[in-house]
Amino acid sequence: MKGSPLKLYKKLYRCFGPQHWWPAKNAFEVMVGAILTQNTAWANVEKAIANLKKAKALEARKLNALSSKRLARLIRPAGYYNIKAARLKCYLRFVLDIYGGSVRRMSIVPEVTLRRQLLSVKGIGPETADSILLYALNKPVFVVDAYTKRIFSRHGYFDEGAGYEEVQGFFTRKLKKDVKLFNEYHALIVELGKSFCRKNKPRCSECPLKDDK
DNA sequence: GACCAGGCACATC
DNA sequence: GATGTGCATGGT
Repeated sequence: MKGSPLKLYKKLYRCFGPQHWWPAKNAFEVMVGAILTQNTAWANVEKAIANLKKAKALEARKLNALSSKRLARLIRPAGYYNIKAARLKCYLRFVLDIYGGSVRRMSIVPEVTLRRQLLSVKGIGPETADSILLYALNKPVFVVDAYTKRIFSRHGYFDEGAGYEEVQGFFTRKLKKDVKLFNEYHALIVELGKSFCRKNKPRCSECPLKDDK
């Protein structure tokens, strides 16, 4: 018998403790980080964010005022810098055009509406959209990433090829819609993944979820 | 030197 | 609808 998502959460929390996500100073920084961390180690994102801070450009209008070339140069350590510069530009245009760059105005929009809007921005997929909703805007949305799929499919909770919404549904169906819970849960999954579930280095013998439940 | 990381869009079948 | 590929740096 497999453990419920809540039991698994408690087990992870006991094992790793609070993760204090998202490691950023404010909501806008979370949004930028969410785009920069796409398929990229967080340590590299930190360097890119430090560059933006140093350039005093970590604010919607200032960031948007940078040329694509200069922006790409600043975020270079995060990898995929040309693509990510373009994605940031698209996102900034969205935030400035629709919300005048106001995080507060964004946060009062119903999450379903906002999610649809975010997904319509080029470069914002489901994980990035949900990360922004949860970690920047405090909406109770469960974030699914590669680790989530890998870990829980390896443990037999769903098929390895399961789609994003399917995996998300597995967690949201059985958990209380709670921002703090979703925040901590996803962060714990990432921590577990980094420690025990790398792509080609299965260390499942030591994995805390080994005996399920 | 190979492999991997807190994805996504686009082409092709 | 599923599957493959390009995008790129920096740590292990």
